Amino acid sequence: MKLTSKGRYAVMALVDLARFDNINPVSLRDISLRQSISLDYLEQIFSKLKKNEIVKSIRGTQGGYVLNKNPNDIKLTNIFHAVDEKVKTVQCKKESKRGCNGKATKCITHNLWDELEIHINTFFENKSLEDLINDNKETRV
Amino acid sequence: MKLTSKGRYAVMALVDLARFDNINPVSLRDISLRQSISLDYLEQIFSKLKKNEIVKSIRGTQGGYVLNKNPNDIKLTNIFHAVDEKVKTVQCKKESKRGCNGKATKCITHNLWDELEIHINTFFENKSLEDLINDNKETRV
DNA sequence: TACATACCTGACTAAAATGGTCAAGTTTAG
DNA sequence: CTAAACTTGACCATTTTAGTCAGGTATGTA
Ligand code: FES
Ligand code: FES
Repeated sequence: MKLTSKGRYAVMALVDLARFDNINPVSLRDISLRQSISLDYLEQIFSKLKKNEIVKSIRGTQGGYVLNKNPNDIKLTNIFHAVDEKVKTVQCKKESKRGCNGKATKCITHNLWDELEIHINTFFENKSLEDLINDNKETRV
Repeated sequence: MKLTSKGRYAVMALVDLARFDNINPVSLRDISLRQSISLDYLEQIFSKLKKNEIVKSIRGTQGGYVLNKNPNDIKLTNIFHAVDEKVKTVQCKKESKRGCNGKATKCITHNLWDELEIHINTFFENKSLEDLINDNKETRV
C-alpha cells in the first residue's frame, strides 16, 4: 500500500501555492524550484486540479495559478480525487453482487477491506488544506 | 493507494485456514480451491507466513498448515509484515534527517504522510484474525 | 509590435512493481 | 512405493508509475 507521487506532489504543490498565494498568482516554475518537482509533471497535475476547479489559471507573463476556493473547503479527498489518486482496497466491483473471486457472493474478507477503505477515506475527508497550512506554520514559526 | 493481492490473499487464506483448522491441517490445495487463489502463489505466501511463525507446516500426505498462535494474537499487522505488504506513505527515509526532495529538512507534507501512516497502521494493529473469523460467522450464521 | 513568460496538450517511454507461472525437488502417511 | 503436500528458486508477461519531450497558445510589458 503506497501513496503515488502524483497524489503526494499535488498536495505538496497546493500547500506551497497556498502559502505564497497572497495577491499574485504563483507560477509552476516557482513551485517546481521550491519543492523540487519536475515542471512538466506539475503541469499535468495542475491541469487536473484546474479541471476539478480547485485552482484557477492566469495566463501570460506574471501569470500562474491561484486557489479557486477557500483553503478550508479544499479537503484532501478533493485533491486526491482530482488527480486520480484513489484508495482501492477491495478487489471486486462495489456495485456488483459478485465477489472478487468470480463467485456469486462477496469473498470472506470483503467487509474487512471495505472497513479499511472507509477508515482511510475518513482521514482524507477530515483534512483540509487550511489544516496543512497551519501545521506548517507551527513547525516553521 | 491500493492493497496488493499478496496482502489480500494472505489474509483471505488465513481466515479460511482458521475456519477449517479444527484437528487436521489444511492443505493449500483446499484453500486454493475454496478461495480461488493460484496454488503456486499461495505457496510463496505461506512460505513467508511460516518464516514469521504465523503458521506451522506438516509435510507428507494429509499434511498441510496449522496456525502457530492463538487467532487473537495474530494481528493484521503481523500478517502484512510477514508478506511484505507495507504501508508506505512518506517518500523519504524515516531515520534520515533529510527530506524526500534531497534537501536538509523534511518536506512540507512529511508530517501529514506520517500521520496518515499511523492512522492506517492503527487499523491493522487493532484487527486480529479472531475478529475476522467472528465477523465472518455472523454474516454466514 | 516583439518577445519573454507561463500556461496548455498530447504523445511517448524507461524503469519498477505486480501477479503470477514453471520446474524440480523433499518429506511422509498409508 | 507412491501419491499428496510442502519447499525452493528462477523466471516472466503485463501493468503502473513517474516522469520526459515536443510542440503549441495566451498575454503582460517594453
Ligand atoms: S474484495 Fe469484494 S468480494 Fe473480495
Ligand atoms: S515525505 Fe518525508 S520529507 Fe517528504
